[in-house]
Amino acid sequence: MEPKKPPSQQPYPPANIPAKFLKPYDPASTEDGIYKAWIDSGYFNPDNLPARHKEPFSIVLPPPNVTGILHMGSAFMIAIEDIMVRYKRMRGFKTLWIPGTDHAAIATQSKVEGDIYKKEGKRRQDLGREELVRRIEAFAKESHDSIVNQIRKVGASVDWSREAYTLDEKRSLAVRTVFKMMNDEGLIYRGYRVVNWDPKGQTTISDDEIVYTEGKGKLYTFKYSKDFPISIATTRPETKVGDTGVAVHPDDPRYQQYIGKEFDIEFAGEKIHIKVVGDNEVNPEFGTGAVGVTPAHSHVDYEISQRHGLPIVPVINEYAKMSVTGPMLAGKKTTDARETVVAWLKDQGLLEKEEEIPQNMSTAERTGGIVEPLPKLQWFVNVNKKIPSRGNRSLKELMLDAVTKDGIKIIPENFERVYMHWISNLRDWCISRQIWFGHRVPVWYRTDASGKDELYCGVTPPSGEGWTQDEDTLDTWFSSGLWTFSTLGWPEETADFKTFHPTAVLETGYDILPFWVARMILMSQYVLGTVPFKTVYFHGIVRDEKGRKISKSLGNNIDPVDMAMKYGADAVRMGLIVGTGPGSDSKISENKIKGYKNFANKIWNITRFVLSSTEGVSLDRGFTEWSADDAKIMSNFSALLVEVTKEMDEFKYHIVAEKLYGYVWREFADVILEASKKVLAEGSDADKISRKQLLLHILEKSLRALHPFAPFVTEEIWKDMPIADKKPLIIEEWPR
RNA sequence: GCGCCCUUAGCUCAGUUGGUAGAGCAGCUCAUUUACACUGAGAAGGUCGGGGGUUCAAGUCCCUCAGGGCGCACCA
Repeated sequence: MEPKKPPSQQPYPPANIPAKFLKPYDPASTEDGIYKAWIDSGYFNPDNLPARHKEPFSIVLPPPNVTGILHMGSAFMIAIEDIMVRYKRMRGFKTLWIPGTDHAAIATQSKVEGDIYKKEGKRRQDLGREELVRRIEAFAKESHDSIVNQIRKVGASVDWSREAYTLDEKRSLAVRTVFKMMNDEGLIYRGYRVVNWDPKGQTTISDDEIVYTEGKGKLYTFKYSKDFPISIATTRPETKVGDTGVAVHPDDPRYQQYIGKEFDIEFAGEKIHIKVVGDNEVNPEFGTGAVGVTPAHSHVDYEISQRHGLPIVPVINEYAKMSVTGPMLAGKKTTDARETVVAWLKDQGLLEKEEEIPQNMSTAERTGGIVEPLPKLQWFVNVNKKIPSRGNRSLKELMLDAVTKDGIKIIPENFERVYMHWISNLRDWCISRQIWFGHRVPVWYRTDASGKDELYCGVTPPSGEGWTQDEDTLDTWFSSGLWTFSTLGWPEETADFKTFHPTAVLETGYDILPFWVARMILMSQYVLGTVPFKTVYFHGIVRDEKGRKISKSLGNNIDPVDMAMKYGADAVRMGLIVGTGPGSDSKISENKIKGYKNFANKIWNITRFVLSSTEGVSLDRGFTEWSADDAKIMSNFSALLVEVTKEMDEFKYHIVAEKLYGYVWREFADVILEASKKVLAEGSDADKISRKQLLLHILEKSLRALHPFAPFVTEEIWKDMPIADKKPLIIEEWPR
């Protein structure tokens, strides 16, 4: 591009203007080089920071799942965290931001299984455990590499030398160590209980991994047999062959007389034995006021059965098929069995009523399979057991105390109540999964010579012959719950662990509060007796410009890396940050990002003007000879810096970004620069000297203040600033 | 059922100790070899969802109603 000649007689461009400023700012040709320079400088690693960086400030990157690629939400998260870290680094903290990835057990395995089935028509059993895990690891590796590139692209100043993976050796050791601790203290138990079974993924899942979808169901009212005195209602007639009791309210006058009576019945070709029990949980107002109790296939019924000693009779298997033996139902899918049972009821004249009711369907978050409650032998974490070594408090209480007594601050505040509400509903946590990708349960079994069963739980396998390890793997959140300290080398007493734990801030999406945030608190409170972090900062969901969730099926994904290539990472970051406070959802559009590309270019052009107006002058940090106008401008600007510094400390990044944007463009460029043209042409020598220093000072401080938000363009300009004692901008001081 | 959030200019949203309503984008009028068209200047645009209360003063605090979003639980 041909440099344009201004109307003045001055040669243009002045000799001191580096050629790069004669073209518009081009992020694509700049950013990768800048990132590499940061890496080479070593400043992402706190050990390499200059001596002024003393007080530690640490955060962990919520590890992305190795299931694919990053989306706008991850870019948003990285942008916020990078702002925190760069700000604190400039403020002189010894900053550590640890990156890593999450193996995301079920999510990753079901993704790879799906791909293999599509391409080769093979299922996991066809491949075997070893081969499947090998394939998943290969996929995870590839996915990891592209995620790392994406994190770099957004400009994250993470310390790559400390990168961690939930399934690597150190983190696995931490997992086994904690499992043993909990097991030895009786917090982990193995029990035969009704769990959430995902027939599609062929594994149990936790309560939090269930997604409820609204649908319609039919409520059938009927009697087991002509002789049975009580009518019951159900939406799942096929499970009734597993009934072992009927529960009524103990005070219900209609049924009181039957409590304690037992009946043998032939139902849909199966022999069932029913005992009538009185239970306070039964609502006499609902349906007939009597509940057919199916202990094996309902969480609530299981609990009733435990209170009254009713036997558990499973009638559905892991493939959601009937496991009974009678000719009418044996081997049928539950849905077919339902029709069969209903037809049989009608035929026998037992069906009294059939009505449509709204009904939620439970589906597995990752596979979409319809969740079937099944009784299974599984591993659980007891959240209610009092722990002597922790002041006789239960895990639940430890989790509550973290926020109410131990000072974890949640931003925005209202999520404190959400957290409390979640904990109050918490049940024992089922941690075993019947999948192959993940941390194998560190328990071994054998039967000794005398025929006695032995069980061994340990960090390393037991010595001796004949041991076999538990087949199951652990819930992925068990390992990510340890993230704040496993990443710092725990259980080893590392210097990192001593310096950087508890971490300062945990920044993450509010949608994983129960999954992850609560579990990190649980683990750290229990294992270390400290909080895992002092502050929790929640961001919201990034939506498309119409406010819809970004999803594959809508095809409304905006890829952050594409956007960064097109408009620059700085523009993507600014576009995500401005106007989005903590906890609130945001809308992103290409147009918004484009607007901030213009901003980067504006700073670029401001620099061109300032440099060409101050030829031969260097920034004088001790300059005091301000003209009256300039003194005023400097003092206004200082006031702004005081203001935004306070807001940075209050996590109001969206406000700061907007204010700096407004000042630089609407005040510095539109007003101050314009007025400078006159001063520099017609002012006194003293005024000119003052004004040149003013331009340099404001530009210099603006670059410093903007650096956390737009690190690339500011660092690129910084290289050419006429400042004698310059350090790389990344470790310069925050302006004041 | 329990709980959380939102409702401010056409659109997207700021507005945290209560003190004369803000920004960006879009639209309108104008400028144009300018540091920058990835531009500038200007004007226009709001009974801050409705109602009530506290107060000298309410977008902001309290109550209530309406609409929208979401989480958890229940779902015989």
